[in-house]
Formats: sequence, C-alpha cells, structure tokens
Amino acid sequence: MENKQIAGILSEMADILEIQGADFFRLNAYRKAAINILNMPQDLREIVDKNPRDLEKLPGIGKGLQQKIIELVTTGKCQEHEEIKKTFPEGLLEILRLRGLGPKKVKLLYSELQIKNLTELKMAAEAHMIQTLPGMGEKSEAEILKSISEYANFSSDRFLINDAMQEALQIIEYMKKCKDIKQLEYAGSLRRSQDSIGDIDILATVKDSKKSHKSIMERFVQYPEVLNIVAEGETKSSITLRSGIDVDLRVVNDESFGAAMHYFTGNKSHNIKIRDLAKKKGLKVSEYGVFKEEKMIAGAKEKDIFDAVGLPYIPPEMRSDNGEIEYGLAKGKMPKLVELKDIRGDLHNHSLYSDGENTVEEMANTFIEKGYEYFGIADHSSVMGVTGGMGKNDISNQWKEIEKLNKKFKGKFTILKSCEVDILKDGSLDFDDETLSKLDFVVISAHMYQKLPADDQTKRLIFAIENKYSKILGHPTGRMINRRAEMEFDMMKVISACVKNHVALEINSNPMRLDLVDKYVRIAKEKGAKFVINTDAHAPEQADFIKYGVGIARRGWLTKNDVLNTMSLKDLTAYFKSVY
DNA sequence: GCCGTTTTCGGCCCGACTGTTTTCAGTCG
Repeated sequence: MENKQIAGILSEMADILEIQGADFFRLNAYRKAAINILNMPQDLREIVDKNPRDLEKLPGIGKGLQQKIIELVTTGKCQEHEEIKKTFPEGLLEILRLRGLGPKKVKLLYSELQIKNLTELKMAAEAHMIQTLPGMGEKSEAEILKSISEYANFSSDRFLINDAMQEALQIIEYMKKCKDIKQLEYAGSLRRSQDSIGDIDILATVKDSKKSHKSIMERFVQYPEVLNIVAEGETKSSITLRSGIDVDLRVVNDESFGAAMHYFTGNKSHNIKIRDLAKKKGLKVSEYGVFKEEKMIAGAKEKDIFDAVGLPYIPPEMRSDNGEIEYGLAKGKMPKLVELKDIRGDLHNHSLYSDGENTVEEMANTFIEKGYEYFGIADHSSVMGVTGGMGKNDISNQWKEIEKLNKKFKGKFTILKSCEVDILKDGSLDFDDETLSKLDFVVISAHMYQKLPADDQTKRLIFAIENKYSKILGHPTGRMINRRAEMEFDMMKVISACVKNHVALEINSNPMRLDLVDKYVRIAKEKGAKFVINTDAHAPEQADFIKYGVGIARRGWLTKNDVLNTMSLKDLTAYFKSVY
C-alpha cells in the first residue's frame, strides 16, 4: 500500500470519527498524520521493511498510529478502520464534503431523518423535511440544495497555477479601482507557489482605518465574473467565480498588513506552529498582529511575526510546516533560495521540428527578449510519432539552422543543440551514440510505457540515466496534474542514480506538469542532486512559465548553486563537458 | 491521537460569517 492510500485511510478515519463525535484532538491527530504522510518523499513501505521503529521519528506519528501504519503496509487493511466502517453508511462521507455541512449537521441528518447519501439528502431538502430539524430553517435547506448542485457541477479537480494566477491578477486589477484600498495582494497557496491551487486568497488594507470596509466588499461581490456569493461580511467575503474557483477577500487596517499577510499565506500547519511558538513566549499572534496581553506590539510587516517568535524571515514557498520552523530556530537564518532573476537560460524547448508551434529562430527571439544568454532546443526524438518526432535527417537540418543562427547572434546569444530523447522500453535511448555525441547535452524523457511495474520502471530509468550521454532527466515522474498520476518507480534509487551519473533532474515549469514534484526536489537536493529549471515551451508565451518552476525549486529549498541554468554559458558548457 | 527547556498529564491557533437564535453553535480557513 502506497503513502497516498495510507493517508487516505487515516483521513477517512478522521472523518468517520468526527461524525461519530469523537474527541476533536484525537481525530485531528489522524488528519495531521495523513497530511505529513502525503508530503513526505520516503515510501512508508520501505521504512516498515527496514525498521518499523523509525516510523515514530516521523512528525505527528506516535505509538498508536505507528501500529496502524504497520498493519496497513503489511496486510493492506487496518482492523479499526474496517470496524468503524461497518457501522457507518459510506454516503455520509460524501455529504460531509458539501459546503456548509460539517460533522454535527451530518450526524443530525442521519440520526433524525436517516439520511445516508446525497440522493436522500436532496429528496429530503426538496420535500422540505430539513427545516423541521432543530437549528435548521428555510435558508439552511436552500443552502443544502445549492451546495449539492455546486458539488455536482464542479469536479474535484484543483486549479492549475497559471489559471488561478490569471484569475487572481484580473480580480486584483478590478479591485484596484476601489479608492479606499491601500495595499492589495494575493496570498494563500498561490503565493506559496504550490503546484495546484484550491482557492484564491486576496488581502486588502484600508487607507482610512476609521472608515468602514463596506465599499470594498461591495465592489468585490459585484465582480462581473461572480457566480455565487458564499459569504459577505465587514472584513471577510467569499465568492465563487464562473470558472468554479473560490476567491476570499480579507480586509484589515494597514497596521495589520504583515500579520494578515502571514496568516493569509499559510499554510495552516505553519501558522498553527507559529502561533504555538508565540504562546510559549507569552504572546498572541493573530491576523491582526502580535499581542502582549491586550496590547498590539507589532504586525505591519510580515517580518514582525517572525521576529516576535525568534525566527528569521521564512520565504512563503517554504511555509509548509515541513521543518522550516525548526531549521530557522536552529540556524538563525534561512537558505538563500534561487530567484527568477538567477535564471540565465532555458534548456528544454520545442520547435516546428517536432510538436512546437514556432521556428527555432522565433523561439530564440522569445528567449532573447527575456534577457537570457542561451536556450536549448530539445525536440522529440523519432519514436514520438504522435508529436512529429525528428528523424536523423531532421536533426542534422536543425543543427545547420542552429549554426547559422548562432553566427547571426555573434555570441550575444547562443542556441544549444539538444534533443528530448525518448527512453525506450528497455531503457535504451531513441538515438544512436553517434547522433547523441554531437549534441551539447541530452534530455532523456519517458513518454511511453508509463505503466510498467515499479521494479521494471526503476530499472528502465536507471539504465537510461547510466547512458553516458544522458545529462538531464526530463519531467521525471511523468505526472500531469488532474490528468495522469506519477509513474510508479523507486524515486530514491532513481535520484541516487542521477547523482552518481551526473544527470540533472528537471523541474518542468509547465503548470500542468510541475514535475519534479517539490517533496522530491527537497530530498534530491539532500542527496546531492543537481537540477535544471525548464519550461518545455512549445510556443513563445510558454517561456513565462519559468516562474512556476522557480516556485517549485524554492519549495524544494534550492539555492542558485543547485540549479545548472543559473550558470553563465561558459560555465554551463564547461560543466557539461566535465561530466562526460 | 501526539507531544514535552515551566508538562509523561494536560494541553492541543484564532477569528470571521451564517442561520437560527435572543446569546450561540456550526462551519470554514
């Protein structure tokens, strides 16, 4: 059983326990453990195989959960889970996912009206049975029907970061026209540059703290793209846009900007830990500021919050309660993370020679405009028939074109010759050594046979990594957000092979990929891996996706030195030569 | 259920909005 499934069972147990009215802190422990398991790069199966006692060293996992995890890994089941499931209609879990319905109400619906699933809930609401319940009225009933239709209309997919970013920037542009606003920024998972986005969080501060926030909220809920107003208050409102994404707006006074920004950026576990630290110092941290007794002592800047609890400033991308707080407390400063401005070239891009939409020259001009020193053309190799992969003739024609263009650029800009060579089923590469030897560097990618058994997949990838021409492992897990799961293989072994054979791991900046996944970036760095942040651009506008790749790199704690394409052209080519 | 430089027992972040209520419970982030 994989981490994902184990986390799923633990969080399902938390849901069931919650409806059954179990102690909140107990079920919260299940939830925290589930989140930690989902975010950890190591495979629980391996830990259990090696030394089950190591489980207790993991955050949020003690003796009780250790036993359950061992049981799940070895038998695929957990006795307690099976038992509580038996006495519990499964449909209730789906009802729990509806907006506005929590454990208490679900329990009430079940015990009073014997409602066990969505269909029964809908029928009861339509028959006006809900309003007969204590604490429920006409509005609650209407809300339930609305939630059910929302639930049916929007799939559970998360939003791609570029889609969410576009929505956020548009609404910010719209809100800027409100004269009462002083500062306006997006926060939340978008600011943390997470690989997918659940909702958009926007923070505004008011120019005049004595005036009401009403004008701001009024403008917000009148945004033309609003499908539904979920909540509208003095300081906080939520809307659903036509695209299905929720947007929360929070308004505070300007002196609370930093505290509110910190609170609204999250993530939740990070915030809780910060507040806990403050408490131990006799302080209170909220979205309004840092308080000593009743007196506000700081909060205008985000840094104030970290100062108050004795931490260095932690960049948003690191805030996930994955050790960043402990690191900050121990070291007194955070690593200097790689930045967008450090990127000097992009090494994996396509042109008309395969499935790109533009000529090599058009792509080169795109990157010149971005101020880069170089870019690599890495069109698909021949086996990728569907993408119009290149044959040997195509690639030699491309080389001639590149050489001509490089002459034209007179050293001010350089196109590097590469190829995204497919890894064949047995791990060999889709071009012969003679062709590969003429390239500046080789990107290897697995586009086919993604469903091989994990052991075979691991062997296949490692065999390809060991090829002396391989320099970059493209989109290593092959996942596509909302569309295709990661390939199954032993990531730790593949990372080790990359380190040993000087193959850099690609962080593919395409919002649909964002692969390598951040948790693996972090562990690969610890193991000494090198990285390349590429856009895999198939058209000029995609070159700007690089910022999302940089975001993932930062989430993986990478510094400039970890990323090959922060090097100058001279250093980069010297590096590639040195590792042949 | 987990966790520990005031704790192995007694804590476990903090505040906003809604609807159904006349002061608050439930839900959410």
